Amino acid sequence: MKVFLKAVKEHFSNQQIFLFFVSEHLLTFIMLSNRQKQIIEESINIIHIHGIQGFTIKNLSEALGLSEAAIYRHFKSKTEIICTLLDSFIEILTDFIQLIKENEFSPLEKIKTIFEKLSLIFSNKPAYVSVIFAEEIFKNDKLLSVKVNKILKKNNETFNSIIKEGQNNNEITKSVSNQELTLMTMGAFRLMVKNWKMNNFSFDLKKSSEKLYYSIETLIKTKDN
Amino acid sequence: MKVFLKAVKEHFSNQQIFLFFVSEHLLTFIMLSNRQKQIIEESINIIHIHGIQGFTIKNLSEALGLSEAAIYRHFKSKTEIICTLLDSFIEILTDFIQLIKENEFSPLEKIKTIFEKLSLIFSNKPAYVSVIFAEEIFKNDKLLSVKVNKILKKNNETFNSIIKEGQNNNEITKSVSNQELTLMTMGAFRLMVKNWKMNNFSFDLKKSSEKLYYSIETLIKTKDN
DNA sequence: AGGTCATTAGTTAATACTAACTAACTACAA
DNA sequence: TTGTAGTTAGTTAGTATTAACTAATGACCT
Repeated sequence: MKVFLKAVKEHFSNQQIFLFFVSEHLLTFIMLSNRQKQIIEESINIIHIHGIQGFTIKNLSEALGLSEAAIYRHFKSKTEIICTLLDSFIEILTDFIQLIKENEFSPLEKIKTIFEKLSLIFSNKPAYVSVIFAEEIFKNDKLLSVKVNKILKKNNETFNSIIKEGQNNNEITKSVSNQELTLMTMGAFRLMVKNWKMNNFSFDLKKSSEKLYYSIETLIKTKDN
Repeated sequence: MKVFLKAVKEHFSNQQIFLFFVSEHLLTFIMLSNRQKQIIEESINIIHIHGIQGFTIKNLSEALGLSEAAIYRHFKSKTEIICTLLDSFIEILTDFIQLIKENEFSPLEKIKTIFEKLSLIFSNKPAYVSVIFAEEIFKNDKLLSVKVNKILKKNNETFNSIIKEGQNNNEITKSVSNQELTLMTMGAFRLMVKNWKMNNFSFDLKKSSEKLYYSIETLIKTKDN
């Protein structure tokens, strides 16, 4: 995967690479059979619609038009399904962050890009929101909750380092420490997405996201004298 | 309750009234028997520690040192327990918000007060965080998810109106619209609490909360010329 | 004696998962 | 080209366990 991505980067622009992540099938790169991908996608859908309590092997198999036993041909347990699901998110996120960090944008441009791309992904697949933004739902299993916390922590660190970079090169205000700026930037984005979900995805997330970015920029960008 | 609160307000300062809410037993005012209160408190604890998946009648009764059947003497169903739990939160929150709105503080002072009081409540009873901040967890039941969304919406509206008030009287910047300021203020607070939880409540929430408030103030307070 | 609060011992339905089996395909030697 | 062996992906019909919930009963206090 890492090697492949490197090869991809040599032939395409950053903009084009982003399209890989945003494309209809987010799980393209993971080493899974078609049936496994289908099971994962359907699992995300079920969690999205019915919550974890509604995520049962019976519901899953019915949604796929298979018998319950058939699921176990492709995953050895329910936990393995959730694990795979989370791992694929972690992997995609890791590469996404890597791409953002490495490119030549300024820190504010990076934040803008993150807002743009994430709101695009969520607009295309609202079901992902339910899984990524619900840190509580896999609390049952220690292994799973660790994985979910990892996602949150990773995002935190990414914003933190981007903002620190911005403060160092005088693009972002130093009147407030980077930890608090991270809370405000990331927290605002998360709450916006949560509100969007609560309103049944009825408003245009991409537009709201853009508006939010410019508001944040207004407040945290260093003023020219 | 409303009448009672009004009577209380005539005899005590705002500061003292807050202590009612912050006191050990948040559920004091709700019309519940002692056993019922105990069941609700224990339910919150279980959800806090084991998640909703671990919130079963068996676990609950064991934690209380009762038989499973005994629970049904006090609540007619599991759903009724959760309903009561959420209703008590909604009631407390409603009165809390009312108190904030009515007092003579300036908008920024109001926000500061909310940060202070909420971080105090959560510090005393971290279990409450898991319930209030986990909008996903009761998704199973339509009635319950409506209740939880109501809490989020109410908080949203409160911040919105406080910030609008601040913009009208020139205490808060108008360079950014109040909806975005709400996202940043409330979103930052929520994310801080979530991080606190993720770090096993190990840092001092009250201190972090104070620091966050002053950071927000720095960014959104109208500059004197 | 009656009300309150608990118990024990169940029920029913749902859960994750398994055993035993099979149709359809694939690889490849005769 | 065809017979054979093995694989893949599915089936039906179960298992043990656990969930929420209930009926019948007992103990204690006033």
